[in-house]
Amino acid sequence: MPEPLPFNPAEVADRLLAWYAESGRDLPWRRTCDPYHVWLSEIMLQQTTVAAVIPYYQRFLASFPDIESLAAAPVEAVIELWAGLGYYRRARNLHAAAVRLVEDFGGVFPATMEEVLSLPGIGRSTAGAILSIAFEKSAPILDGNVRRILCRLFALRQPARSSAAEKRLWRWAEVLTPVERPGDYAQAIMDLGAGVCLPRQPACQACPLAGLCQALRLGLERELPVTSRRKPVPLRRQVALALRRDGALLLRRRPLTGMLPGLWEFPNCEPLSGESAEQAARRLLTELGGKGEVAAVGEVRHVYSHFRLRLSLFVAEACPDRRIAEGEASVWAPAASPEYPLHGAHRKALALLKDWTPAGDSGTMASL
DNA sequence: AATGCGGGGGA
DNA sequence: TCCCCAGCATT
Repeated sequence: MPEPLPFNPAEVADRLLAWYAESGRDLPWRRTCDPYHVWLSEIMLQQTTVAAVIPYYQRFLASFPDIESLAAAPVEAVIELWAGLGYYRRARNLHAAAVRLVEDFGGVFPATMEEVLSLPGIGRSTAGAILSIAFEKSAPILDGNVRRILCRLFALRQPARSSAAEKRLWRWAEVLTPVERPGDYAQAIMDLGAGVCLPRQPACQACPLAGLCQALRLGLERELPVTSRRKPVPLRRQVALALRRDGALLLRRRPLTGMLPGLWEFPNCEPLSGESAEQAARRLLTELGGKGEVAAVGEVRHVYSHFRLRLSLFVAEACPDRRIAEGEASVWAPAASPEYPLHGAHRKALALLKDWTPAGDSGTMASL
């Protein structure tokens, strides 16, 4: 028994499509319906804002203009282009999916829900976005923006992430997705969430759905969606060492498996119990075969999904008469070499180092 | 400092 | 069905 709706569902699509024609954004991936472009943009946009994605999207397509070139590339080259965007599993899934597209689908992006869903990194919502935008198939999406809009439109008082709520939300998303112009509808509802139906300050006076919105009618638009409190994330401390030699810095490469795969960073460690940050930095220096003093540069704060990081950066000169191991995972690099992409926290550390002037010395680091 | 977001994979 | 995951913009 379908639950009764508080309004005619066709009304929602009509209003949204009219609004989108006036107020929709002009974005690079909207100038095409190439499924590869749509897919790439949807993956990049997961957990990431439009402004951050645009330069990455353009650089990515310049390097990998089609599925074949992406599939043929080594996964490290893909990670390199992703460096700084975060959630690197997305890049690995993207590459793995491209390989499968070439192997199993002749390099042609499939157009059925079952096939699209079978690709790594694509779940129900992303599949719906690709099918509607690239193939004009009426497939629902339920990303964060749409979830917030539907919670308000239907005045859903259940916790929005509960499985009961998810079922109802998907059902509503299906009912509202039109048969005509599902691609424009998908873009329209995502735009509405990004620009009007905002999490804290919904701009209801500018909303084409205001006349239908049950939360607004009940004065609940700022209370919904109902979210559960997030548990506090732990703080971790680490120490990193910028070891200099002839204007170059020692960088190490992380393994290709696990966290931040294949990205570069300064040698680093966690202080042992009872050890100060400076003692840990000296220990790092010794382990690397250097000697002499370390100087404190400063502290970087970085937030990850599940912990906060406080990174203390030290700098030291490499001793010229000692050989410091250089190998595949360890290199002397001029600062900011694009071929040695640093992950986020260590990008911040490098920025700190560039701005830093050692006491009693002027401008040495400016050459970095 | 708190909040919000997508999806896969394993327990 | 839950938990976990090496970001970042916004407020």
